[in-house]
Amino acid sequence: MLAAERRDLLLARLRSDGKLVAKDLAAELGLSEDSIRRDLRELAAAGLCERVYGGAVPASPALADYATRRDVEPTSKRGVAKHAARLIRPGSIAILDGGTTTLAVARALPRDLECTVVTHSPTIVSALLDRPRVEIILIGGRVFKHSAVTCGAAAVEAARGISAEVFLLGVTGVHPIHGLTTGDAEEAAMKRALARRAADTYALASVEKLGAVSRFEVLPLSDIAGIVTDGHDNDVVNELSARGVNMLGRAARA
Amino acid sequence: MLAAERRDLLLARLRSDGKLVAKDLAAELGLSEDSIRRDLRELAAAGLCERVYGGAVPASPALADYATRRDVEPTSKRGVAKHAARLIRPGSIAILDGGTTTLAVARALPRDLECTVVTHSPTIVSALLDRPRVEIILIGGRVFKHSAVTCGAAAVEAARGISAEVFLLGVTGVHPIHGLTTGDAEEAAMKRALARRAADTYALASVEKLGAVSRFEVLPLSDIAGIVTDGHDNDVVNELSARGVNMLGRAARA
DNA sequence: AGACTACCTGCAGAAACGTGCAACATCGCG
DNA sequence: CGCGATGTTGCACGTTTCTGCAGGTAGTCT
Repeated sequence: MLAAERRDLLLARLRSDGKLVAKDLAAELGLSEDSIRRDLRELAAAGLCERVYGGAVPASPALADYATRRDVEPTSKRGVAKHAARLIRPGSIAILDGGTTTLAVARALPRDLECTVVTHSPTIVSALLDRPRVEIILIGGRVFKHSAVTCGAAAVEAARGISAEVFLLGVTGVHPIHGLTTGDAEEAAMKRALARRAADTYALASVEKLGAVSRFEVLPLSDIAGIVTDGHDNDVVNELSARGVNMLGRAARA
Repeated sequence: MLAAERRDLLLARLRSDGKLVAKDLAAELGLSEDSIRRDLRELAAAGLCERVYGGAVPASPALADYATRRDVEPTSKRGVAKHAARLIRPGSIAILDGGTTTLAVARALPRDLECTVVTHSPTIVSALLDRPRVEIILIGGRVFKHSAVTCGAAAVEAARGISAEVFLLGVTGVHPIHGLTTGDAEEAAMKRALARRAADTYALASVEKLGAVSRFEVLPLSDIAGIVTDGHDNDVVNELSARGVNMLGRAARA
């Protein structure tokens, strides 16, 4: 295998998987991790990928539309994910929305947690495959490519049979006045359908979402049980608190 | 061999393989690596290829990308996938089973193919996300972790609404007497349910599956439209043919 | 806080590279 | 036919690049 060929392979893998683990690739290609890391360092220097601890994620939006957003802020999202994961109690049934933040939640679940996860995101399913005690229910339907989740009439219909304790909702905007918003009407409807199937809905908001407003409203703030965020000393957090919204995560300590 | 003739050969090799190793070509043509390198230097100067350490790659990145991906798949599966991909006609609706072989088929689909793919495999969905003109329908249900597909009552129920031209079926065993078999009863039932929803079912059998028998029968050979395989000069292939099974792929030439 | 993993740096062997040179064939011109 | 010019090929040499390993550092998980 040529070195240049290997670089292409790494980039192709980044495109298709949205991430890359140096150790795995080294084993797969039969060479040392050092070489893989060297390649990743160079690709990153050329702006073709972004290095993260353990491997790399795509960098160029043109190359990886969905996959890029998937790990945009690995570290900042981890805090939200860690707190949100605690909302899923052992033995309970939880609905996980699609998106980068909920994906981080799936990864943050304890390895031996026993529970049932319902999701409309194939990506979430992949992340949970190695959890032996997690039962996974996938909601089928037409796949909405932009964010790699199912939506549409069939998906809403399939969701009707579900009853869950919590729904962890991902949005692109959290605003004191405009509420919870996202960029696509179809997705917003799907999120609402899922929220109706859970006793408590918690919105996940990594720091860049706070104060942002997208085009389509998902739910008003009064309809959710709380917001998990890692923002702190933040005007938006304070205002949400003042309006009686239950703030969880790092913000709870502020 | 004329020098110009050799250059053409090098370019042809670059086109077909997506790469070229100077050392190999020198051995193959029976001349020194220096000559090959000299040729490559000139071709690169003319913009006809790109030099890399160890050899060269085509000037057009698209070709190299395709070749790289091709290398990742084991060769035996590649042949099967290539032939099977042709069974999905533009504009048609196809059901893709889960498994590594059907995953290879998804990757082998032309980038601009317009069609609808129905699948119960989240992995297949991921592989098809970058095909802009492929509509993806995901069948939901309980996720069977071992092979990362949905099955169970809900999945069978969801499959009922589907009608497709072809179903590309992955199995672990293809045997002249025992028919098509797989290792899990639940999966076998799901595969049967999918087969009922398609006009024609084709089984995909990379060479190691030929003659193998697993524990649970999926379908008898009489229920399928054909078997796509790359086996050839093979007792099992000959016997299947003798029994009237339509053999496609490399075996068709035998 | 401790164990663990991933990371970077420097180093050494191996492989590939480019350059200069000599040997050989081919061709054009007298 | 003779002779030089031109071009191609292989070899030798020094240089660059790649790769894996060792050692020390930093980041992560429990």
